Amino acid sequence: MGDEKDQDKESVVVVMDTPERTQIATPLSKFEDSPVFNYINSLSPIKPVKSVHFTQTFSALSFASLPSVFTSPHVSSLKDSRFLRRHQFSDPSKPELTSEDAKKTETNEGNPNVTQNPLHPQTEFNSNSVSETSVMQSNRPSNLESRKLSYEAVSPDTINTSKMDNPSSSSIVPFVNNHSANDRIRIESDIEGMDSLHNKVSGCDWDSLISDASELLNFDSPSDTVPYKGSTQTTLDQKPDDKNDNPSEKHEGVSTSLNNFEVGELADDMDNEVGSNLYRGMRRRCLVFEMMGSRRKHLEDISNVPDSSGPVLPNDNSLIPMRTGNGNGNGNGNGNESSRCILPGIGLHLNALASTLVDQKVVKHESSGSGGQLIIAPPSAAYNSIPSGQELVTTMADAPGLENDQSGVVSVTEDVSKALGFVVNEELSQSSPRKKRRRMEHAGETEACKRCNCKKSKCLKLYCECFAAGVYCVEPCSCQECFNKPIHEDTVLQTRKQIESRNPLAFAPKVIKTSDSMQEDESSNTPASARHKRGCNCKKSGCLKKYCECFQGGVGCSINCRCEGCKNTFGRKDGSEMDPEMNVVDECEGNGTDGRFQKMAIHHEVEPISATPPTPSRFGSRQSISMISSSKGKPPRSFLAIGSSASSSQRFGKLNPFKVGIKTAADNKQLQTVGEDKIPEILEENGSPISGVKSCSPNSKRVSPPHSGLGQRSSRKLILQSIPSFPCLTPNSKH
DNA sequence: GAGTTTGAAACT
DNA sequence: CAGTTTCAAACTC
Repeated sequence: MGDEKDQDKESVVVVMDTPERTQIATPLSKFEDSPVFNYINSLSPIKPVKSVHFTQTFSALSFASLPSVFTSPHVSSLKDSRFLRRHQFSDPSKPELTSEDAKKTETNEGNPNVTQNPLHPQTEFNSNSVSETSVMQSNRPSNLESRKLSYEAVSPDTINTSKMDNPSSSSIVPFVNNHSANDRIRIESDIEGMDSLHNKVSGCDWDSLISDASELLNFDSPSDTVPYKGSTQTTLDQKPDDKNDNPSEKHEGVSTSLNNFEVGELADDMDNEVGSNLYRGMRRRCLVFEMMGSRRKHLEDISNVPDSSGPVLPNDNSLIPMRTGNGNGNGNGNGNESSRCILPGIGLHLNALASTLVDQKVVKHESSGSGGQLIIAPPSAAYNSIPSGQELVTTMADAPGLENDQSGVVSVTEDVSKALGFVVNEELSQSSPRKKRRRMEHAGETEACKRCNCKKSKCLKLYCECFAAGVYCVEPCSCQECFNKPIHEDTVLQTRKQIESRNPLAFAPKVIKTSDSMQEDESSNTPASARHKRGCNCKKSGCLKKYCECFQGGVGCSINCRCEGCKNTFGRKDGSEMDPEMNVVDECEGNGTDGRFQKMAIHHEVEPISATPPTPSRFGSRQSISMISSSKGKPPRSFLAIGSSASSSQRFGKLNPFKVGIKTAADNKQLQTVGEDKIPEILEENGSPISGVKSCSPNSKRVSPPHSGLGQRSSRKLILQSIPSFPCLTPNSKH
């Protein structure tokens, strides 16, 4: 093992030397903590600032505290949490996993090299980081690098280069509790997602990205691909079945790669030799990740043929597709949605994350009832409370039910997470049946990706939800003369800077959960912990409609609010809080908006259920998610962009609790039962309306958060951090 | 889908 | 800081 690993490391090291490495490093945020990571960063002169393009969201660029690219400030903060979560996660996940899966997971843990989530570099990192931390530190660098590469590979460039098998997709699969059938499905979904991604990518500024990526791809893919295949063939135990039609060769490679990942891990444990091969494959796979997309295209055809059992697909989609796009197309609008979202977000950034998150949620539910459920809830919560995707990511990782894949995705999507949060929030926020339906129709678009309809702002003002959320506008957007696109990255960044200069918190999450509040909340259980940074100024809506940002964010009004006739069910400005649940019920009964809340409440209950096993129905998961984030549609925006970075730290704290809850709630049912308690906690942490609902104590809300208002509040120490994060973004813009 | 309402964002 | 305008989402029909 050691020898092979060492070799792998070396190879990885080489990669590191490549300028690309820097980019990769950023995604590694988790690793950042590790000395190795630092060392690598120091070594690499190159900073993949723009390379980050991957992420459509500028947040990633601008925010990336690290090398600009991936490094969303969140990531760094998340790192710790991730590790913790991962460790925790690993344990729970194993039990859930089948014997094979368990083996895989174990191997993964044991082998840092193996990147389970090639698709999502971050996730990979997360997984790796976890494994590494637990297992071997020495390997970290290599893993990281490989992961980075893989991540980059994901970029459109990789797609073009897609010569490699898509280990990434495969990797993703492994994480999830995979059955051969599932893997197939996943692959297919992935492929589809890739296609969509490609398309979207083409739309985006991918040219630059591609150039960068091509280098990376070339760089990584060649070595990786070859070894990988070999490993796959040898190792493919689980699912060689993936289809071996020639056309499917790629497909096979992908599926095999996926299998390999799992197998590889196992093999590592089992056999060093095999493991070594696998590792190589894994690393490369990661790199190949981009390739996945291209392959996926090819595979799509194939995959479609092989099958994709309906039910399974969702899971697959959830895993990766989400990000990339759709995963699958399974049809459901999900596929479309995801694709849409993904495409824009391909970059991985916010949009991608958002989509992925949503998908993940769904997937998780599908894949593992317990894990999925938990995960789902957290993300939504994260969105609500915190803009940063990190929380979501971390939560994802934490969720035991979630498999590495998901976690990986999450991690990757940290930036994306923001976007996801948006999406989720939107979905949730859409609570209004009509819009929800509409959006649902549009699909994941709205959910995964925010959509805007700007006509005069050019999507360069906060009027634009996409821009405000720190994400680039995507296909689904109906905006006119949109400048909020990767092509106009410079403009976007400049504009952001200007806006931030005016208002440093402009891109910060609108709804902030004070870490304090979290703690306080625990005792009080008040959703109040989360509040709108600025407060609302409603005069006619009574803070009972989404016009009210507080309401939209699912948080109660606070002292900061200047609203008139506040009737915010989540908490009135005067301090009298309605019982969130009660309010929800009332509203539901009375108002359409209430309907949202009803859904929310219902979803809470439902989500856990749906989460249970692998119900393919995303809607269930989405709804649940939406419920969580329902009110938060807008907040997510901030999350993605700035907030994510800034709030990440907060998210951490929150995440942890969430994780705990999730873990404890291993069973979806548990979640349900626990639901109120745990979920609320999560929500509270997240600031999700749900939490508010659950938590009755209005006082807590009013007390802790309100005054400071936003980031201003001291309680939101994390928030403050987040604020700085924004600046980071600006730097990126500089790049 | 068009039109209205609403309140945040932007501007003065 | 306050007032006004602009803007796009939310909402209604």
